[in-house]
Amino acid sequence: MVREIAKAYEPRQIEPRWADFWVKEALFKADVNAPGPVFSIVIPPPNVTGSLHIGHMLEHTEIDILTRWHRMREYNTLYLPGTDHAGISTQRVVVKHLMDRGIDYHTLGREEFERQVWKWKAEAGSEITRQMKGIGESCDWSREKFTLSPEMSRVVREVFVRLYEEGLIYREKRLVNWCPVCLTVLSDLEVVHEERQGHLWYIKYPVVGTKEFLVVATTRPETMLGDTAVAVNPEDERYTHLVGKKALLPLMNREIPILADAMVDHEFGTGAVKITPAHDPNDFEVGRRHKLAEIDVMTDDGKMGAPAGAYAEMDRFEARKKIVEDLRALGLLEKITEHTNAVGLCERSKTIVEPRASTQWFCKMKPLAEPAIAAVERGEIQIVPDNRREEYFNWMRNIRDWTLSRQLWWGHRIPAWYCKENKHVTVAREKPAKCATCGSANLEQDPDVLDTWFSSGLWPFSTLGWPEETADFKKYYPTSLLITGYDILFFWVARMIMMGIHFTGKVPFRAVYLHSLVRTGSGEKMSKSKGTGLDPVALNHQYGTDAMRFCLASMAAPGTDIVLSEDKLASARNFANKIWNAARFLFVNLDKFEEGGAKLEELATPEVRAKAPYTYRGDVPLVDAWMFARLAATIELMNDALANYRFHEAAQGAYQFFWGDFCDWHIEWVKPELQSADRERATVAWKNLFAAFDAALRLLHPFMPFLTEELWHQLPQKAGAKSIALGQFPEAFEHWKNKQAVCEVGAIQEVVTALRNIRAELKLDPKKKVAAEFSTSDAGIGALVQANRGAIERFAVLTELRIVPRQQFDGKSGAVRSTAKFDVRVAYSDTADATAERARLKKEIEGLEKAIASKERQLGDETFRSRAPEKIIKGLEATLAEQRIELRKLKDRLSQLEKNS
RNA sequence: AGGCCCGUAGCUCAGUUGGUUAGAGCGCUACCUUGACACGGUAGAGGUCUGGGGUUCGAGUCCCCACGGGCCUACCA
Repeated sequence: MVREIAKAYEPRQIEPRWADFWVKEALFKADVNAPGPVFSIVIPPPNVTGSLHIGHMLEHTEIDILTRWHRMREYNTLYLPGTDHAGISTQRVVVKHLMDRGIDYHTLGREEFERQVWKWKAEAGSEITRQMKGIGESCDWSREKFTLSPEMSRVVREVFVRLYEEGLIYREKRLVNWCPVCLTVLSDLEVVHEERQGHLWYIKYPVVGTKEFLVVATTRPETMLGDTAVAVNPEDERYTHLVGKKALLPLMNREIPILADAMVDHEFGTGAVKITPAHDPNDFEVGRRHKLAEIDVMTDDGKMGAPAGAYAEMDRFEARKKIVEDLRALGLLEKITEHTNAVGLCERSKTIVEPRASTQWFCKMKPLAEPAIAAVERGEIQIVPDNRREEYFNWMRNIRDWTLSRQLWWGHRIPAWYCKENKHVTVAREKPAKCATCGSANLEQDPDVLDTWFSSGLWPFSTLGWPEETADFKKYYPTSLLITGYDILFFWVARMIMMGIHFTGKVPFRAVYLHSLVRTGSGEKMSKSKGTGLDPVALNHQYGTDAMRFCLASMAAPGTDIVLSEDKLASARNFANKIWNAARFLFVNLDKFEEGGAKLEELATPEVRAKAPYTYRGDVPLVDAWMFARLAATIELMNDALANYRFHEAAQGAYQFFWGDFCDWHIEWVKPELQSADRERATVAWKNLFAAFDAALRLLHPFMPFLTEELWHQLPQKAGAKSIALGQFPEAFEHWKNKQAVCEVGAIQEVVTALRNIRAELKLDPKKKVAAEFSTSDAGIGALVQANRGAIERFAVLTELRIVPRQQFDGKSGAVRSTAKFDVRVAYSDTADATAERARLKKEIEGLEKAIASKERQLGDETFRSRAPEKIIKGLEATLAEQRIELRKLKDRLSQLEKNS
């Protein structure tokens, strides 16, 4: 049978086929009744309106690698997918979309707007999940969830009501962060701080009944319109005589008290502070202590409001300029100094956030945080890399209450109703018939929705059916692992831990792996909005999804950000191509072999492969034994690396094995065997080769699912076996391990490399066969080389490798390479470049002499001998002995060359 | 202000408890279109680990200081 296999790997030909196949066959549907230990993982739900960016690509690659790896090791595996309703971003997207069509969303009204968003979701909201399928994520799509589905909403209401009943959720007027563009309050975490060069304006407040002025310094002069006091430190003697008097607030001509409060720092500014309780967190506290009025001088959209008097309707920054001008005109501006301070920006709109006093819903965090801290302290949740633990503790120990409400239409509406008569609050799971306090039937639901992260915080258990004790919940909760970016450690991870423990009594996951961020060449975080992102979908198309996955994995060292470039992708694609061509080699040559009557079904069925390695005349051929030993070592390395989230190590191990061992040495070595006239010899070679290849495919599958699936289907498989993904991850069998074979092949590789090195030095035509001599004082190596002479002759392109006794080894002519254990020589009559050879020898001698000297010094040191472990000393001594032999040979050689010239 | 991380070959990065001449990929040099693969093969050059001090028999690895870069947390008006 002649197999068709393309000359180069063409991912576009095969990826869509397998992506469809995996979904259609529902291959990754979890079964609660399946045996085996459980591995469950929930996806960090991406924004439903979003599309796959490079950060997702990394995150999802890591999740899928671990998922597939566990599944292949026969865990009962669940990878639960889903999306997030992403309140603010989604609302912004749809608002803009409507605006593009000339529609102001306000005019639609709340219900119609929500309908529009659901419509938008139905049209555009499956983009990301479609892309996830395209990159081969092995999710259980039958369990896909959406944070705003009726099912999830029920859980959100349940949690809200319980927290309210426990007194952990409350509604209060407090100082909050207001975004004048998004028109909503934000939590502290949604405010990003940026150092900016600003000013300190020193303003003179006349003291009533005196000719004195009290000078205050401020960074935001426009807030003075809302001042209701001036404060000084009670211990500040400069001002004690003024405490109790009144100041006349300039521009407003309002008399405000001068009071003493310990919060004031006499070092800063003038030591006197204007107090604006409605616009500054500190001032708010002072205001509460002294029962001051809270005057909000702004409007929701960042303009000055009616209480700002003459400045009403001005933009807040225009008002600032105008106020400064007016103060200067009145002679009340003492001075202006440069001042850098960290301004708070809205994470999404990047506008300056306005601190305002406002009535909102809050969640008390301290009682929730304590058990969450303890769980991590006790190691019930492992945080990887562990230096993030400190960040977690630090934040959790200083946690502040969480502003839950958002002035949006898209999200989980707060389940609180107010009676119109008395404004009593009724919090309930479903719309109540009457006010819980006064019985009024005239109820209105709170218009606000909950912070999106509130529903995300419930994700690990809400998706598994909580509060019901469903089969899924019982089987898959707590989940095994969470993989997400460290940038949302507080936003999301910490909150899930708190909510999970509080409501289920168990941690939501056993471990958190915080992956790196992907950066651009210039070190910035890749961002679509800045146009600095690489588009993974386009790159997958160009290089292949397997290449992308492998590339990201091979760079994903814990705790290190990734700088991705097309160079690296190309290198990963080359690897995919290498695998493809190794397969091509197998099948093309098998066609020839089959002409002699053999069949793939006799050489490579699963049953045949399972019994490898095969022997020839009683022994496993050396290179085959070596191959399986290398396989076993690689499997152990990969298992260990993946168990510790060291994706890069696992990927590099697979790379080194497949390319460096399997292709460069094993395939090359057995080429003649495969077509040997000795059918038995050939059959053994083929069987071992296929068994190793099959194991290699399974080893690579978690990283490169498409390519390996495609090639796996070309090998005979068990009846009914649908996918390599459901096959077994290779096992490092004890009988595969073989130290001796590893040593022996290593020695032969050294001999071959030495001979090739000579050839390159002599600039011999790669096809020109030459004669060579080999000599050793080690009988073991002598026998080994003798037994594998054919292979060496082929690898080094020799007419003949003569093995000669040491006394007869001609070190005087031709080109020589020596190690401590052996010498090789290529007879070569033309004048070699003796100058270059001498330079090379000198350099090597120099290096060796340095190494020898440092070892002699160490070994001669009595303190070293008494304190260093025996193993180290023995090792040093052995190496030293070898290096001395090598040095002597090099020196002999050099002096001969010098004599000849 | 507090905390964390990084500085290793031209580039991007590995280097697990301190231990024998510090590794990889890309790039570079030379030779080679050989029947799996030029998205390839073979051989090779290239770093003393930012600088300084210390601990130790021994430091890229631990400690201190400096310089350079990045990140997080924080209500100094």
